[in-house]
Amino acid sequence: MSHTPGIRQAQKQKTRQALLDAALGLLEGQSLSSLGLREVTRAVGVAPTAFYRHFRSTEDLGVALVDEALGSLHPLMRTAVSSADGSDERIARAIELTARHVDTHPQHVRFIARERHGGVRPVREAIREQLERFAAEVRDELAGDPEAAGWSDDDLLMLAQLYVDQMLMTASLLLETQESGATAGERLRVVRLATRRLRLVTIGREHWLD
Amino acid sequence: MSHTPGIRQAQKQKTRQALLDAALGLLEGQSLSSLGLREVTRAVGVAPTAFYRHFRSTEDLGVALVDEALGSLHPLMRTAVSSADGSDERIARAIELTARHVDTHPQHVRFIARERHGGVRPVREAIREQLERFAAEVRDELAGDPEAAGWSDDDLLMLAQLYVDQMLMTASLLLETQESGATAGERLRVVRLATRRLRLVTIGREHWLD
DNA sequence: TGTACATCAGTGAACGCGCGTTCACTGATGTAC
DNA sequence: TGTACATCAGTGAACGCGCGTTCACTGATGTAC
Repeated sequence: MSHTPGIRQAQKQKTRQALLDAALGLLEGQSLSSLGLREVTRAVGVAPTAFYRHFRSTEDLGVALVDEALGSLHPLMRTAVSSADGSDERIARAIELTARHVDTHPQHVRFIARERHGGVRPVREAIREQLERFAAEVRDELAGDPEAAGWSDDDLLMLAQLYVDQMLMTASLLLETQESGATAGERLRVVRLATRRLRLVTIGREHWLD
Repeated sequence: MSHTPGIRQAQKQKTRQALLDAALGLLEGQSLSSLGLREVTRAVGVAPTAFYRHFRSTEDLGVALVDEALGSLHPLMRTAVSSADGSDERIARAIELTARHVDTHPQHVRFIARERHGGVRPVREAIREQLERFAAEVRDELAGDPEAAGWSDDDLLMLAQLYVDQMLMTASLLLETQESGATAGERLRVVRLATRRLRLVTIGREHWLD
């Protein structure tokens, strides 16, 4: 082969991933704009200078985290939106999927919610770009639905963005709920609220062309 | 009088306000969790130690900024929501009011959008508390409307939160638009999108009890 | 009104500390023959 | 297969710097009489 995928490359990837994981953990309690390079390497157990073999700065690492975090969100978007378009049961299913994602990837959800409007421009822009791609995909999915007959492309995109935003907001609310040690009752309240929000959007959708 | 409001108090307030203003300016390009005490005092032109006469930490200053920023948002909420409940013209008026607020208080909008999910817990919680108060007020306002007949209190609160969130999201989008030097066309696109989002919510509202 | 004392917002020197970045290095892995 | 050389991920010492916090202080403002 021309470039080896050998032991060296594998070890390098492993260290890189360890840096990403450590950073994600440290970002539970602070923003990316205050994350220090030495904090991250200390958490991994490598010398500070090793950081530069993988990233040029913590900003750079943040952009890599966007890809990782939104990569895990991508399949959720696709499956949840195809569930969310109709009846109450389908809405409930979409929210259940979201809740499960929050349970399995809490750090990803927090990172995206926090840095979407955070203090590091390249990261904000990477998140915006990817969420736009998501919304465009959701629009295309919605366009295949019989309910979409008569809708303009712009209106479908608007609806898609509304779904994506609602999903993120719900995920973020569920995250706060679970990590502030809320009771099952409070959690149920958040779920029921999100359900009714989606229901209202769905009703608006059904009468959009009236 | 028992406690003097004299020259000393006035000067102290002036310095305190200068610290808040300087911090708000510095927060255009970073998050509160990375804001340094010395940065702020340097920007004001006082000794670092003077900071402690007013705040115990930058976190503490952040909480004070929440009151200031949401204080300026409060009247907007009240006037915009009473505009947003009905026809297309009223929706347009609400968005115009929001756009004007973004023009007059861009730093407040950015601060709230950024720190709502930011890395400093006491600040996040202060924002959440105040937004909940806002939503409760909006609900009470909505409850007086004839359209609210037959709505449960919970459903009205859900709608109120949706309006508050939409308003914040629109404000944040408009802010990004204007500071990334977007063209008038791009700005118009954001306004038209926000309009249609609110319209869809309104349509959902009209058919909620069907 | 004048005087003597109390308060307290802001000062400036000093501290120990962790930061990001540089540099020449080491030694395991990869390559050429 | 064996050998000689190249690559390069990770090291560790060193740097200058700005940070948050402490402390005793100053001098204008406030208070009591």
